[in-house]
Amino acid sequence: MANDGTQREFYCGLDAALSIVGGRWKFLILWQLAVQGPQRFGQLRRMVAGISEKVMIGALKELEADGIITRKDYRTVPPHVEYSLTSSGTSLAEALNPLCQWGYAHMEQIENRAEQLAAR
Amino acid sequence: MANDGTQREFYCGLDAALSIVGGRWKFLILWQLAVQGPQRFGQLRRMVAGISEKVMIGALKELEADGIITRKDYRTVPPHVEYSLTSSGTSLAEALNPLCQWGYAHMEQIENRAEQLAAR
DNA sequence: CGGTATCCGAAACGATACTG
DNA sequence: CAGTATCGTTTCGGATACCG
Repeated sequence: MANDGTQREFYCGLDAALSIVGGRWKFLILWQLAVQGPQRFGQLRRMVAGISEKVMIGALKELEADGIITRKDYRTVPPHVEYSLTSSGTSLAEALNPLCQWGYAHMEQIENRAEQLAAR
Repeated sequence: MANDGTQREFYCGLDAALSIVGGRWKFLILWQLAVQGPQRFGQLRRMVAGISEKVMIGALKELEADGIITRKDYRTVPPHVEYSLTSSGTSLAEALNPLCQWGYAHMEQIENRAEQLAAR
C-alpha cells in the first residue's frame, strides 16, 4: 500500500465501491431509488423496512457526500424533501446489477448457511 | 417482502450477495484468490495487508460456510493449508467485476469525500 | 505454520424523546 | 414531515498470548 499523503488508499476499485455501498442499509437505499425513482424521506424509509430514522439520515448524508444521491429540500412547512440518484448513483446501481443477479441465483445456498452459522 | 418461514429474507439478490462479501476484508480475500489462484494461509494473509490472524480466520470460515472457498488441509507438520475458490466463488468474483470497474472510475470522487466526512 | 482463546475499544446499529 | 439529541446495545475488528 503506497503512502503518498492522500487520506485513503484503495487496493482495487472494489474497496472504493464498497466503502460507499457497504454496511447494512446504504445499498438498499440506492436500490430503492434506482428502482422506484426519486422518493421523499418518509416514503424511502418505509421501503427500506426496519431502518431507524437516525441510521436512515446518516446513510443519506453519506450517500450525498459521496455524490451518489441529491437532496432537494422544498422548504415548505410541513417539510418536503426529495432524494434522487445522481448520474454516479445510477451507474453504481448498474454496476451492482450482476451482483444482484448472482445473489438471486445463490439465495438458497446462502440461506442454508444462516443455520450453520447459528451453531457457531 | 414474502414471509414463508425461512430464516432469512432478502429484498433483492443484493443483500444476499453482500451478506457474504460485505464487511471490511472478505471481498479482498475473495479478490486475491480470484487473481492469484489458490493460496496458503500465510501467503493470503500477507496479501491482504493489515488483517489480523483472528479476523482472517473468521473471514475464511465464513467464506467456507458460504460455499465460496474450499479449505484443503495437508495435515503435515508444520501445518500446510491451502484455500481456493469454489465455482460459486469464481462466479461471485466475476459478478464483482463491474463494481470494481466503477470503483476505479470514481476513486478521486470518493477520496475527496473522505475529507468532507472528516469535518462532520 | 495454522489455529484458538481472551480481552478490549471503536463503530454501527437500535429505541426513544424531542424540535421547527 | 424531516431532522436532532441522547441513550444503550450489539457487532466488528485489533492486540496479545498460547497451543498442536
